[in-house]
Amino acid sequence: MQYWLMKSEPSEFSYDDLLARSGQTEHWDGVRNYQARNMLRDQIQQDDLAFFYHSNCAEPGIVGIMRISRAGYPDHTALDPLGKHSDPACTPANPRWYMVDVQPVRKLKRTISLAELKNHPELTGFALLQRGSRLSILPVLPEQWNFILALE
DNA sequence: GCCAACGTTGGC
DNA sequence: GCCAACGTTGGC
Repeated sequence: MQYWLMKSEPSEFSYDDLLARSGQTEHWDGVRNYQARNMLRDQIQQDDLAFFYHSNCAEPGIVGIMRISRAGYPDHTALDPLGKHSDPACTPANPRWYMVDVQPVRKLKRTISLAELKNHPELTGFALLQRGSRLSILPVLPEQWNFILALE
């Protein structure tokens, strides 16, 4: 069992949007960064858990938990020439980009904000807090996962 | 391979 | 909107 943090701008896709579609298959698609792609393709396993993080908004922070319901497979949105995640270099034989499926587990009782996370020395090694970190998918160590949940 | 120009992310 | 910190592109 591994833990992850996955970012989304709530104006694009929020945790409530995920809840509204619970019961349906939700693709975590559109990731177009090679480091994040490698995690989606090679590391993230079915039944891993992930924090849902709201980025680029009034109060950036962790808002919920999701479960990976399907491990990495080709992101077909790259093949749609009219979609905003289109990549002309992709073919079915050479997918280049990958996605996973996710389903909501639960919303946190409150948002655990980025500002709050920064206050805890226990989290100085947390990938989210590293200088210049912009990855939209980050690993979370078990002790970091448990520490953050204990803040709730 | 170098590197300048450009694009993106995301906090503030 | 600003801007730091990356990542990508493409000429050479």
